[in-house]
Amino acid sequence: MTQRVGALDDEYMTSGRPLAQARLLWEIGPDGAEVAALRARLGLDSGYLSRLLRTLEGDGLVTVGPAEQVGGDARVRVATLTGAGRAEWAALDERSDEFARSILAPLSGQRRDQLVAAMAQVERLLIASMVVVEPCPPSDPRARACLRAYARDIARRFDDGFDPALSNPVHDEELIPPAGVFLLATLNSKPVGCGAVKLHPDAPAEIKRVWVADTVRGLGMGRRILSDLERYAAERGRTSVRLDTNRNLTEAIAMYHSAGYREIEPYNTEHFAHHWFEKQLDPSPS
Amino acid sequence: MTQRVGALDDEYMTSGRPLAQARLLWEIGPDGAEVAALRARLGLDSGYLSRLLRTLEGDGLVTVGPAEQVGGDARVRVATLTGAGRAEWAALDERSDEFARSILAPLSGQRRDQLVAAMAQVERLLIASMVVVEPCPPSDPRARACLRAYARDIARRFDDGFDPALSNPVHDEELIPPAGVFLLATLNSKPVGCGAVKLHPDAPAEIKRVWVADTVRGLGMGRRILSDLERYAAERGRTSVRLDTNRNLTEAIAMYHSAGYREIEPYNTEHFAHHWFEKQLDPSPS
DNA sequence: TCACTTAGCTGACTTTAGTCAGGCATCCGG
DNA sequence: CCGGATGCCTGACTAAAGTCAGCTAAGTGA
Repeated sequence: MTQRVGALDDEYMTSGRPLAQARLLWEIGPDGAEVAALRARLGLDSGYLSRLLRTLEGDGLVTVGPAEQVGGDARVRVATLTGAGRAEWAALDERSDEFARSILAPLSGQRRDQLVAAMAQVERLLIASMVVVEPCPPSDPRARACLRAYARDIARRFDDGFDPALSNPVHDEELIPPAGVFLLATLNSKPVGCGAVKLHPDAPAEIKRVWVADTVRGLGMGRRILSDLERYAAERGRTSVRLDTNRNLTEAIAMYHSAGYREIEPYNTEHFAHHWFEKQLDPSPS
Repeated sequence: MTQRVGALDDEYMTSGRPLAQARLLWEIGPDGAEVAALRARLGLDSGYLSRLLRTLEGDGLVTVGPAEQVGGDARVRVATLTGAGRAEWAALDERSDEFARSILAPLSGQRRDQLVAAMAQVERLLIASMVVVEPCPPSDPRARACLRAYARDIARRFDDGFDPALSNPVHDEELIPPAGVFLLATLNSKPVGCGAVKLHPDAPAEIKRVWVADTVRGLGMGRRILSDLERYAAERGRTSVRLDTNRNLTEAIAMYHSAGYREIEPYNTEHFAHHWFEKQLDPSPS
């Protein structure tokens, strides 16, 4: 059972140590962590965190020293567990396992599997609901990372790879309002998906570059990005959108169908496209 | 959406009121609650709870008075919400709904249903894991309540009802160690199931009165009670158990089959029985 | 009836969690 | 190389959460 069922929640699993200290110890983890990262993850006041670290240091569980990295910011400090700290960390880990076991123990094998599966499902869906989709300049490093990942993915899936030089180009300025928009999907501010739409003056809006990271695939992110792009176009008075796609992207094609797109004649000469789709947009209520 | 997704958890949904006060207010609820019950449910110190109640009383949200019940213990006191208290309780309720909505909002209809279903499943299985099965004298009022419910249930399901006078009797003393045992299943100390086994001196042990309340049906409770009864018999050196059942109890029959019982010739003259089962027990490791 | 328990209460206390202001060293853009 | 921002720190403070001992009134069992 690798699935962690209960998080480090209640005081009764923190071995007499105050909850805040235990959480901090847990977050530092065997690999150590930068003080700033801890502050962000736990949402603590700078002064308070400093004091907590001094306490753990006083108990001999933690050492706080300058970052190893040469040429790095000499102000940032890194908290690391000592031997005793590692031992206590392991004890917390054990306790949380034990708690999970105590919940699973009274259940039969079948129910146990059901519970683990249902909790995993809940976790995935909660993750999906934590993803934020918002406009972002295509020049942003996170956007660039998405576009690189997009190119890598389709190169792997297209029959003869993907050569950007043969494909119709998309310029950054076409994806910046008011010409269009680039949407970035982030989970805890890490990029996990993207999509863009170009607003042509006298042609339907055109959707490009819809991509979703493996880690959040199957959670409806593609559909969400797509509908956000459609909404963007509709709010700016466009009455239809279209897009082209490659025959090997079968899930994408299925998604376009189920999202109300219908196949149309080619409207461009994109080298890598085999299917062209169009969708009529409901006028925006605004 | 009637399903409550998030509990009253974080401070950020308690409207400026300290967490402990908000939780207490929530637990009192529109119907009021006895002080002792609140103490048990929230796990609070008697003095601390008293003080919290005085605070809420001072804010005009709660009144604490003697129990209404005539002839009851004049020491127990009951906390009730005032009009203002009810309003604040409703606000908490609204906040928790709002929180649930904020989680569900980014999900598509389909994912939303999946999430609600998965959380309901988790909740049911966690409830199942909170059920405690333990020996109990058959004269205990909770045991009596189970046995009455058992008789009521089978009377409804047997073709010609159920008349205890026509059935082979089971006497209390046969279900008290060392002659046998009565197991009671409780959820938050409320009875939700039972089962018994008689240890005959020179015949296989005999399982009787296995019953599970509607509220926890479908969660494997019957199987758990059954296997606890088998274990009891095995630990006392019995090598097989048998039981009889009515043809209308189809789920029970299916459960006996899947638990390793095989049908045998009648071993008694029980008026309401149509099937007789036996199972060989593995010798107890102890 | 008398010792004993129980339900709730009060006062005095401690620990935990967190805020706020300010300080020092370092870094960064002009 | 200067002014302002940033990362981490300390000291002083507060509110919330919880503990402990002891009290009174009501119930209980012999």
